Amino acid sequence: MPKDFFGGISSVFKNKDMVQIDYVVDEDRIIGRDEELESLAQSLYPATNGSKPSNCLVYGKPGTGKSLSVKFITQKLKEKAGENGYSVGIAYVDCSQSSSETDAVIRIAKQLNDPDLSDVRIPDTGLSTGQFYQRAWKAMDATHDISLIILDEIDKHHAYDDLLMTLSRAGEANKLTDSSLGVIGISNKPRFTDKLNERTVSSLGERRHVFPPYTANELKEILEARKDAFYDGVLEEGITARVAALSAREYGDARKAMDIFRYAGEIANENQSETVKDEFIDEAFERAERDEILEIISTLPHHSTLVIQSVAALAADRDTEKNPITTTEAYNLYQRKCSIEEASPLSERRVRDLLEEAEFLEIITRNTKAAGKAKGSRTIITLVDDPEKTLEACKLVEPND
DNA sequence: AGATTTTCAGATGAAACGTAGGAAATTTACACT
DNA sequence: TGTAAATTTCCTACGTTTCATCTGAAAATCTAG
Repeated sequence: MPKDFFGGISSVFKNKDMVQIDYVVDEDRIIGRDEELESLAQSLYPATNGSKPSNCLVYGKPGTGKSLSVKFITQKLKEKAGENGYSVGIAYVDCSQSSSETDAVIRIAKQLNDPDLSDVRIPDTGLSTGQFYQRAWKAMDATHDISLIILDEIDKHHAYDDLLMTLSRAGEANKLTDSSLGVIGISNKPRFTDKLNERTVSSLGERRHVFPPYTANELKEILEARKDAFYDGVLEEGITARVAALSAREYGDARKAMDIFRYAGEIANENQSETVKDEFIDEAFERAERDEILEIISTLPHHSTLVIQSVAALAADRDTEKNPITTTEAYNLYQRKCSIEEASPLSERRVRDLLEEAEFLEIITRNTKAAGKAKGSRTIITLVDDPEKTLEACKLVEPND
């Protein structure tokens, strides 16, 4: 009789996809964001009649449903406009994933372009930024009546100023002839606009939408709505409440709540437990924290992770208060790591740039100071997150390590 | 006692030098005509 | 031919601690009456 490999494996999950953050539970219901959805709808409303919608800026801490709400409302808008005979194109760009202005424009253009309608080709590279903009305008004009551009995590973009400036002025400057354009910027940082120049702010920040953190009750409701991911009865009493309370304590982050929820289930499976027990939650919480770092690091090029790994390794086995990490040290360790994997290391200058970028992404903090007579000046580096967790996250990105 | 010298702490100033970070050059990778 | 982005090469200016010098006042010593 053949062995049944899968028979002995049990799972508490009935449908694990439901506890992924981007799973849409109920198309017509986003918990606790009614006001925000309404105010967004108001800003975008003109688009349903083929007019130009207001540009929007959406603020809120991570995991407060910004992206979900914006995606949801723009989708509804598209349907509604469609009923009225207007074509709405939606481009969604996660700015933390695209490094340059050109890259962002390319992504936008590709999403809004329909080669059959516009006769425009959008190559991956090889054109000047200006030419890409030209093609983007042309594609929008030809393909849609209204183009909506969603710029998620806009504050994480290096060239957001130029990007926003150009996009927000596209309408004014007659770049678009047959269509109009709405920009929706999503940011984690309320003070983000401080860094923009005034004209951009005034043309972009027509409407501001602030998403407050979820309350513990709302989080609980969100989790309850996804209980069907698990089999009946595997969730022990009060699990959702505990997870919700734990996440509400820090910023009311629904994404994190969901991650904890899912990990609790995974840990139950690993322990071959029939039910999701209260005691799994703490470890699930740890894993969720690690995930936050992992998510940032996973988008980085290989050498960046090596550099961060070096910093984390140094931070892990010493008292950084008394003995701070310097760039030179980190670079030396990085070089050694390179020689182990027989890769040619980047120049020190370049590594300094990578560290600068890591600072921008809030993985590390840097502080330059002169070390004294005959000792020159140096930058001391501190990890934002726990070294062990950072290290763990780095290792997950580089499985061959 | 009053004048002069010594002492010493604290103020002031310059020196020392590795490296941070700007600028330019080079490389890489692709598109267009 | 063109451009953007990544990386390297080159180079200067920065900053802070340390070392040395300066300052001023108190303590110590000297001196003439």
